[in-house]
Amino acid sequence: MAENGEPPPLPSTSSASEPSKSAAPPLSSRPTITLPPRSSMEALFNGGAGGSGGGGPGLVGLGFSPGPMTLISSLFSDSDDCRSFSQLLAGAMASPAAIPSYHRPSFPGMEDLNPSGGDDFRFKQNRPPGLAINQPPVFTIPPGLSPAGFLDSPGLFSPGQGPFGMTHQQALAQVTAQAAQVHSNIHIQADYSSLSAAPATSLTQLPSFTTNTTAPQELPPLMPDSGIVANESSDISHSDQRSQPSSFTVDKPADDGYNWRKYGQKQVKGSEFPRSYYKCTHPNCPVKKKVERSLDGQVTEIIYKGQHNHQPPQTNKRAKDTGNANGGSNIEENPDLASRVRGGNLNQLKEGVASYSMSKKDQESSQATPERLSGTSDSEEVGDAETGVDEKDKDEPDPKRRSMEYKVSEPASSHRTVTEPRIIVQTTSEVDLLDDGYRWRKYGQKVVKGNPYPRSYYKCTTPGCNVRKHVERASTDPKAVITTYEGKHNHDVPAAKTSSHNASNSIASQRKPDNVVAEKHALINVTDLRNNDQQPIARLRLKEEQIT
DNA sequence: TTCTTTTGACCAAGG
DNA sequence: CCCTTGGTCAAAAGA
Repeated sequence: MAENGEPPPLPSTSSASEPSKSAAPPLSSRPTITLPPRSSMEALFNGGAGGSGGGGPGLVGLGFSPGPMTLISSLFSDSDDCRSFSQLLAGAMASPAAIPSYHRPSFPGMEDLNPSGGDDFRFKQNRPPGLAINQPPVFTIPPGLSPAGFLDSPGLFSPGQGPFGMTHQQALAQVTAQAAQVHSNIHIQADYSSLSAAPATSLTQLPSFTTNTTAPQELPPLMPDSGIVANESSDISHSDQRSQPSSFTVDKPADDGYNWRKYGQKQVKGSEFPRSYYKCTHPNCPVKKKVERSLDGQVTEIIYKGQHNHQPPQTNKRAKDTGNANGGSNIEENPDLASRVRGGNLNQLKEGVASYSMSKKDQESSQATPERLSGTSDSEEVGDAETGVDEKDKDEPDPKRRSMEYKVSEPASSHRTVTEPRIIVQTTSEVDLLDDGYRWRKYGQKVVKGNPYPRSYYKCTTPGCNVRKHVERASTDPKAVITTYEGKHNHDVPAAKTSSHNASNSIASQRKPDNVVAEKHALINVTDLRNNDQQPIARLRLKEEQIT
């Protein structure tokens, strides 16, 4: 097992990396949205700009509530700035501040994100109760887009720097950051900051999106890995969306901008799905990733391990490859992203080791019951806590491997549904950050190596509800806060404390898991508070759900 | 011809 | 020490 050290056998550039090229598997129940490599993302962000999606089906794709799309579209639509999603991301990444780092409690990874801008912010999160209500606008990344993809995305990891060291969290953070930037670019920021109320534009269309307040909108998850292509919906119109799903294959694990060679596959116990092992084909690059996919080819989980010691190949080929055909790639493929991402703080993640995995299981469910992205009113403390409590362990999956790998939200044993990992990016204001409509009790806090800021652990105060959430600030940017939710609320959102709540509540209600199915999902919220304005930057959300 | 994928076997760690 | 499981190797096959 020379994992780390192994010199990558094949320096192949070909993008083939992504594993299964299987033709588009029939998406069973779950609508998959494929992302046309870049376009898709663009579409997302461009929103209507594109018109019917140039090539891609709308992200929203099947099953997704239009909301997200609209949201996004609204967000980005106006500004040309919003290019491709990837670009957006890249942009975000680029901005130093933007990158929030997220660590799992135990996760060693991120070290340094310097708190560049964070000073002011540190946990401003305390959002005013009233504000809390508002849910931050959310972009959800369609199922097709796996967080992993983001993570992987070359951009995300800076080559030289420690690229890979990023944890998925980081990746997510970056993504979110970018999104946030996009936002800002779009001018949305202005709106937000000044208008706490939602930006009118977005609001109308996107309730959720509306500035902080509205419920988060979810975009169809894009799964890079899965190869799913996000449908581009230039317009948010659904028409596009539905179009492609079927055709896209989820085959590719994830096009993250790097080239991978499959070196093994194994049936994993406890999982009905086979696990594939990939190595980065770049010489001497120790990075590996494990991809689990469902029978239908959808990626259920991706685990990255190690750090790339090189820059992601930014070959055009990727684009080619991924193109609609596989759809694969997505964000990752964009060189832009990669490069930009790199620029991002990611570098700082020295950790290299960190790996992250995402599961998509939840996608469907998530769609159906997206959890509340909004933060809870109470918990806001996030920022404060700084003591170090280690309770995280609870959450940690497998201690043994932890050092090497990081999984987000993966419940160890639970079965995985085939759902794809989904990432939701929400832009939120600081205020929103913590308020998700539920009530939380802080039960722990810990300082993570490399991160000057402690992370805090919260439990849902509702009796019988085991949902927990972890809140941490990116070391790099204090303003950036990442919230990870684990578990599924088995109850409704408590009565809103504030009027503003409505939005969130409504959302929550919508999302709320009807069933109390055991679910474990991780929600990552990244908020970039850099701006004094407190503009919401973005919130990423990973969610895994287990469907029994 | 080159590179990737497939797949059975091997190895190590843990119980 | 044996069994199980996860991870990797490497030959064969395929593109």
